[in-house]
Amino acid sequence: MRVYDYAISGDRITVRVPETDEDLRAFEAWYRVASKRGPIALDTETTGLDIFSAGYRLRTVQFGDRHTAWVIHYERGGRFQHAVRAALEWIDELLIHNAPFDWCVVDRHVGVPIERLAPKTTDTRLKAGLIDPRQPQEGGRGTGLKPLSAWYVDPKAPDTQGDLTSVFRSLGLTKATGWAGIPLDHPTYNLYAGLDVILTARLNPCLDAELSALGVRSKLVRFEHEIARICAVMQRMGMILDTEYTRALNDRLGFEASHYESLALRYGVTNVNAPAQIREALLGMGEEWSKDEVTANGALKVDKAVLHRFADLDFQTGARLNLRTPNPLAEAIIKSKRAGKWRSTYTQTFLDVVDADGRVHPFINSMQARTARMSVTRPALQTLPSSDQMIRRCLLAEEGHVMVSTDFKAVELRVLAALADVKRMKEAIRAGEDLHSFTARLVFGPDFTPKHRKISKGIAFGKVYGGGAATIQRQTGAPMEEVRRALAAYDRLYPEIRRASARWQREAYETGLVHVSVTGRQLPLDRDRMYAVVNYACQSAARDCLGQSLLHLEEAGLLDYMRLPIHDEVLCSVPAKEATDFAREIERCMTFDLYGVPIEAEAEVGKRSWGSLYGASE
DNA sequence: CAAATCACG
DNA sequence: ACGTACGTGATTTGC
Repeated sequence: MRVYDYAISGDRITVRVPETDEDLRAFEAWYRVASKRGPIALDTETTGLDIFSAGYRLRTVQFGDRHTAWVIHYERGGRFQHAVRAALEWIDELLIHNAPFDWCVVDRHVGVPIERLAPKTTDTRLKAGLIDPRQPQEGGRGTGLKPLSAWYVDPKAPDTQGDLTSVFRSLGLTKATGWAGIPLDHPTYNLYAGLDVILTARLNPCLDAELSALGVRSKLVRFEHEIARICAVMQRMGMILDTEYTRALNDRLGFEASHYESLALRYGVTNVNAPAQIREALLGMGEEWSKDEVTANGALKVDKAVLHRFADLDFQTGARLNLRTPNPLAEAIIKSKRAGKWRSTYTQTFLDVVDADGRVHPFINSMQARTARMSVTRPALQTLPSSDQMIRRCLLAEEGHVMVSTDFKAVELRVLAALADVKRMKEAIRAGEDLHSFTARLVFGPDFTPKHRKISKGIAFGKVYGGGAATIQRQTGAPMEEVRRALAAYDRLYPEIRRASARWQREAYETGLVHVSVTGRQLPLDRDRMYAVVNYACQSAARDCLGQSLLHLEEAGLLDYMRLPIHDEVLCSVPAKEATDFAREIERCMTFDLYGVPIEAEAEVGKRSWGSLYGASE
């Protein structure tokens, strides 16, 4: 047995790396005793992030408590794998930092399913996120094991991931090849693998102490663990990629990008992604910029909006405006950039991450944003273009299934009505009125126009997001005077919104600039953006409505059909023959009462591809 | 690593 | 006193 000694917070700790049968028996003897004293921390080291791709390897599985870590070389096979399985069966309380990753790894490569692991798991990353959801860039401590350990456990705790990348370099490996290429026996690799579980074990009681000091309800902690498990199951399931269509589209986009690149080259632009070059070329052609078309650093903007103006094209539809002579360079850059971007960000990524069975398995981070909103990465399926079906067409429902997309109806506004107890808004929602038309009628009278409805909608968004008259004017294009008048009328109509904003801000000053949400979530505010509290309260409560719906959907036996959460929407793949019945059932699971305000959802039944729900379908 | 850009809710 | 658009991920350039 290899043994490494180290010190954490002045305590002597030991990392053990079993080599023989006898060593493995010692491991078994250890966890049988240690697991009676408390939870056992678990971690894995693998060849990378492509859990579901061919050639992916699980290298080590680590177990540990506050003083001892065991690094089991799973990659060696045979008795090592057997030892890991036996330990996972025996131990009844696991601590994992970022459990969904290790759940998926263990499910796929050890064969112990998420359903068995999740009920006995506590995720220290989730707990940390409930204490402070901010990323380090936002003034938070972050939710990585390194920053949390440095804060709670030992300021001198090593950066086990970061330090290893310099070890990789010394071995002639890179960040990308290091995890797969480092020899299994490398001392630093084993020591750091062991330290991770010891740090996790030491972190947990500190997080518990802080959660209880803050009064975060244990019910909320359990709620998040349930949501994380459901999202992990969705990740494991993944979605079918139409590889044939995706390859053809990938080629077509590549061809299109280079075609328009060569057009741009005629005007001296050698790189369509270099703003400085485009700026110079367009200036040389005599184009002029308005005052507000500058970047934060004062440079002339060459973004999509400016290029569309030069090209005499509508920003939204891309249609000819006939307002001026189209600038051919602007048009070539628009087309080349779009094709290149859609290729690299979407189709190429799909082809890069697809597994051997033709499925993509996006990482669903169930509690990512500072409002606890979810995020989806590798690939970022929450941000696929929705203007037409081109990209979403790459993803398919199961064989014999169709896609069903079910959206909440104006959920953030309804949540605002519920949280701020906005009387007239609640009445209108309960009466089944279209909220924006309702507002327009009361503000502009019974003869209100679609333009008036648009202003009302802009103000509703402005209220939730914290924007002012200038922003609403920019977004709606309505005359400033009309916007001001509507804003004043809006405040008279729904006075509770301003009052709630003031109250929440005042309360936050008393609790150290933290807004405690309706579900008991800690939402830290920025001192110079206190007005954002309205948005944080609404966005996070709306996210919790989505989370609650995911639990309802699972209770209704629909988890196998669920594919992706998208903020106010759940995408499902359901049998084509019973699609409308499934749609009704999904709607039912996403419908409930929030303080007297109905939260409602509307399902749309598509065809086999996700794209069928967008733009013109074939 | 910051800035710019563009995709989404 | 007044007014402030909110939250993400990914790619690329250029220092």
